[in-house]
Amino acid sequence: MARPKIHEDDLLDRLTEVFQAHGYEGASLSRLSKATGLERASLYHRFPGGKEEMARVVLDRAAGWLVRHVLAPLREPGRPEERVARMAGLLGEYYLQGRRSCLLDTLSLGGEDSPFQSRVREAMATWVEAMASISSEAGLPREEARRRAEDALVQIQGGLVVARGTGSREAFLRVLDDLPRLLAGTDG
Amino acid sequence: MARPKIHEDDLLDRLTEVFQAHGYEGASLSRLSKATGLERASLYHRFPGGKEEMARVVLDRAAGWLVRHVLAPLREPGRPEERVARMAGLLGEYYLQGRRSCLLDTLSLGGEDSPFQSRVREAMATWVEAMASISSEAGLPREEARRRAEDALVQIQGGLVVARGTGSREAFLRVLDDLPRLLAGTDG
DNA sequence: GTCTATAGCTTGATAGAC
DNA sequence: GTCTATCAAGCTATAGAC
Repeated sequence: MARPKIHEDDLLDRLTEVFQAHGYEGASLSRLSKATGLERASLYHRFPGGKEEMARVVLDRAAGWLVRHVLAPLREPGRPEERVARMAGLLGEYYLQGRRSCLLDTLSLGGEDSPFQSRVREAMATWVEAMASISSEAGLPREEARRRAEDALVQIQGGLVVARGTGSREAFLRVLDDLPRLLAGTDG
Repeated sequence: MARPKIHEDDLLDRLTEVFQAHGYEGASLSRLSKATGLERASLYHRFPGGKEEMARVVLDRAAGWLVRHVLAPLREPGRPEERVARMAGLLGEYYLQGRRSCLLDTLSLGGEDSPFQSRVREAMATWVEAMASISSEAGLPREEARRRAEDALVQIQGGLVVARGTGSREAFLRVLDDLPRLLAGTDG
């Protein structure tokens, strides 16, 4: 732990990118090694649990990011609409305006047998609840707030899939722009 | 070609399911063999190009389905809203109400180097154009019709991702129910 | 903490019997 | 047209030097 923290963070960033781009099965140790500059054995030294542990750590880290940047705005000052806009801006940065995929998408392949299913489920639930809270605080009835939060997650995820599939990030950016209205607006 | 056509169709159905559930890299020949009941070598007899050809055929077949069930309603009788509802119903069946993932999602991992990138892009473009046409026919200005069609694709794909991730298909079904209003409504 | 070397298994793919 | 047997290459993972 005498190592500079930036080192560890950089490493996790690189690993994250590979899992985002290729999913779990596509993230071979060769790719992970190449992306990090560390040999396979060095990766095993840091992650004795191997590839599965890497994905777990990377996913938990992303979930932590989510809590810090999506849940946090709840306790910050400002109108709900402004806070949602801030969240949208941070999401845009995180996903590089749609150039990166979401781990909750790429690590959820394989269905029931996936070792990450429960983690993905929890992360999505947390995300939805946080957005539902903002929406509720904005004055919307509980049920509608929750519905809108689910729709928001649907649109974010769909925007990323469409961006990856078409190469055009336009629709994803429109989703982000529209988030304040969707979650906190009274006309939508 | 003396074989009953049902055989070939069944085979392609099974292959499709594996690619939907596991993506390209996760669809190992073991899984494809197990799912079809054919040994590896038999699969190679039918698909000399191997796994990549299997995915290509499966993807082209899905694109064909799309043309027949999404483009076709354009030329059928009925109000645009009704025809969109019919498309939504067919999509619900195709994706088993959200229990199945979309090939355009699962085969688009890997980014630029993916051998299916152009196919996925074309399929998504076709899909959007078809929906934009219905929307335009419903009386919406060209630009808005196209925007709504893109949003529709975003919501369909997002609904499937969220269904896979959360295990709850509620949000996806809501997307389908809402499609007629989104594409042909004057209030959304 | 990183490396080289290697083990053992699974992968995608082929040859040839039936 | 399907199979068994087999191949080389890639995979995940480990051992041990430095």
